[in-house]
Amino acid sequence: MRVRFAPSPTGELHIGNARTALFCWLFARSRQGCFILRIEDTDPDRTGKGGESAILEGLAWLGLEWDEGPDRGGPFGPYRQSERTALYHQYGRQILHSDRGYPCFCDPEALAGRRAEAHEEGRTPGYDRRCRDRSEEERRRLKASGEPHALRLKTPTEGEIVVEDGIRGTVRFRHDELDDFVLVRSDGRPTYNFACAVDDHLMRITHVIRGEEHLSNTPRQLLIYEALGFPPPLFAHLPMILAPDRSKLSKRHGATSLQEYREQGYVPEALVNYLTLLGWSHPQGVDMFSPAEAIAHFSLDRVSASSAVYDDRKIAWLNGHYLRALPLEELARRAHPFLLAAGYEPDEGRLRDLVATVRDRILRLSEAPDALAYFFDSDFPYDEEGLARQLGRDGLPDLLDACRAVLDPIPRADFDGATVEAAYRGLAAERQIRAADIIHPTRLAISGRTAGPGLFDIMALLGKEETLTRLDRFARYLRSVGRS
RNA sequence: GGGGCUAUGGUCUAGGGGCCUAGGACACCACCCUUUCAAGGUGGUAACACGGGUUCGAGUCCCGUUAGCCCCA
Repeated sequence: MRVRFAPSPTGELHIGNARTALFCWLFARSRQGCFILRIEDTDPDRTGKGGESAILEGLAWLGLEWDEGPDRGGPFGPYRQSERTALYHQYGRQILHSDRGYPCFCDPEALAGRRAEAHEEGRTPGYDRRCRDRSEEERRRLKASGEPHALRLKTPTEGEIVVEDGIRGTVRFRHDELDDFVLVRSDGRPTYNFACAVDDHLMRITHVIRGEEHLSNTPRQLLIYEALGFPPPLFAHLPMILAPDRSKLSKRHGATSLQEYREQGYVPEALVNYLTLLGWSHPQGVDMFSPAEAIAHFSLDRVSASSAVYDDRKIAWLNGHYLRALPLEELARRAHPFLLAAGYEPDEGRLRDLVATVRDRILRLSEAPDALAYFFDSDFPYDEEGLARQLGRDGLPDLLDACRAVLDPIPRADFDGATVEAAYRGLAAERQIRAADIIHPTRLAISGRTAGPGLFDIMALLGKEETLTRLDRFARYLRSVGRS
């Protein structure tokens, strides 16, 4: 069993393509099959700079290792279509010799004109087959005169072709809906359908699993298989992934490439899990699972046929879940580059402790720098609402002094969460006030915020000196604005 | 314009004739926990696009309509 993923090297791995790759991979692995990567780079418009490496890196990041591909070779290479031109020409000649196709000398521009005309008159805009019945002699003469020509397939004019789709069942297309489409362009480049059919056959692909946008191409490819005498593979067309407004997912909807998700701090575990859920469901209704678990249960008949809307909130939630499940060391390691990018340079041990305080509070790694900002930078503003609330309290500066006084005797080495908490609760009891009455102003004083990790954890992590400094600074600030 | 695919709460989905007073997850709301915010726990609001058939019985099968998407481009 051999399954292939055949992207164009556009310079990014689109989230929809990543999902296609994932399903191909899940299917192949679930059946002990081969997962093959082929680069469809015959169209210069769809070939971006560094396009191929973005694809390879994206797949590798997701953990979808392939068995054959452009970078690692394999028995049925080459794995880039641009390196297979001779093959397409060879099979083009076979089509010609077996009289299943013919050279077309029509000028592409004239053809476009005729197509537009047909469209305006409300006729089917297919090719009018005017080169189909030229005599052998005429063809020789035109070729001899150097007239450029494309290769077209002779499609039957009657009957129908049936696609047995692994997800949608039987789909029928009438032959007269298909025109004599081009296989090889006059400049020698194969069309998508032709290259695809030739390659899938030569690479011994048994299952073609791809996006639904290719369902309408399938009858054409089937016709090519027939003309060449190739046994066709099994087809399965995956549902599309749509934007929240049910339109095609595009840049204006936010992130569309895997790289962008990576930069936003999504972890591959979450992406793989989420993408698997987009169109497939676990037989037991489980919605959080490892790739191994998905492989164990994967099958095409649990793949939905209807398109799915991409939901940012659900993947964010899943990402948060995976973040929390990561061992602290690992989480710290993954958060590190995001902190560096923000200009923070924590050492390893400290980062571990810092990350521990925010891992329940972030959904993406990119949120870590902001969540931890006050640990790295003491120059922060006080949250406006929080400040307004504290400003309304009498005697706050003195109370902060009392806090300071109760912390001061604690030796620096003993300045841990439990000790600090005991001191604070002791103070609250002594003054007969709620602990919250000193906790809230202290939080504002040392972090500038009203929300965040447990206060005593923050204090311990900040250390005795910094905590006292910030407490003093806040008391001074309050007095400077006229509070006492 | 033609052809194709699809249609269960806001979103992802379970469901493949009676097990459905339609289940789960995200989101949302409430409560609990709690120094705050989260996380976690408990509970709740919310759906079979519409119209015809088939059948004793339809979310499930068939046809049509509508809508969305794809292909021809």
